[in-house]
Amino acid sequence: MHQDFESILKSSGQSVTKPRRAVFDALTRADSPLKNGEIAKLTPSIDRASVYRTLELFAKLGITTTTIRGWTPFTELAEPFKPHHHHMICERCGVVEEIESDTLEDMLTILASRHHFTLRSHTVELSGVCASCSKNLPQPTSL
Amino acid sequence: MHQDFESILKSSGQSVTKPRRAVFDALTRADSPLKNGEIAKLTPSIDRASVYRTLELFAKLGITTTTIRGWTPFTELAEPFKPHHHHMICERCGVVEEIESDTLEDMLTILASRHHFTLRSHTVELSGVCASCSKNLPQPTSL
DNA sequence: GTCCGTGCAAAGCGTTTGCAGCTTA
DNA sequence: TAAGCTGCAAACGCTTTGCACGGAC
Repeated sequence: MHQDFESILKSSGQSVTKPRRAVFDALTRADSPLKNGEIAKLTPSIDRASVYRTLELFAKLGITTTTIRGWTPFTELAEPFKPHHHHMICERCGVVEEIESDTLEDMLTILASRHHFTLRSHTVELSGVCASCSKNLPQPTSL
Repeated sequence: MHQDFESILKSSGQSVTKPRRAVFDALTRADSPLKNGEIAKLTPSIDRASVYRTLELFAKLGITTTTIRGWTPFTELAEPFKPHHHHMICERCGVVEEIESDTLEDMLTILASRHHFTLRSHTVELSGVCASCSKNLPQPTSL
């Protein structure tokens, strides 16, 4: 795992450094997407600026993917460090489930090629109400 | 169109005000998602704070949807003010094409129900290389 | 006439940047 | 050893908040 991570850095002409290892480790231990600030807190020995520079680099290299909730970006590891997946979020209780579907992936590739694009990455975020919430609150509040 | 917009506000117990009309108009005129700052610039007579409060309200009411590029949120009108669609972005030249597919929509609903979720909203963002860019630069640069 | 929403101004954060010194390759 | 990366610290810009006034219903 770490070997792959370091290989990616090296093959892009980038150095393997303490901050980069620390951020990668923090993302590896996390079981859900993290805010920038959360990543910084998990790597207290690393300067904030380095965390940001590292996250920017990881995004460029495709090591991580970024999604948004509200107006806040969340980062998590991408393939091959984490199985490719998407998110299904309950808007009532906030629970996040991971979703995967080869059929979906195939369809996205086809959709892209219809537009004469070569698909390189994508995000799919679903939002709704989970089973237990819709059972407990059958009448949704308007706001 | 505006009538629908004002109906949504009223039926949620919200007032129809000058800032809300101005932000809605700016979004209506835009042909692509806008950054918060861009919306503020398009509504110079409205205080920034009101623009932010309005955008937050619109998101809650489902009048707008938000996507992210890099770490920057972009807002655009949602249904019924704009046909439901997704984005296909060229990572070389930045061109954005709108994508729609009923089959995709159906599949997402099915996927959600497999996880016992009632799907209420979703975003799909595709990123890749458009036809003209892949013709001009057949060998992608590593960074 | 009430209540909600706005404008104003200030504070609060998250993010970015310049630079000298250290680490990596 | 040379180039790249980090830490530090300051600056920057976006976003949020409190409050008194004004507008919507």
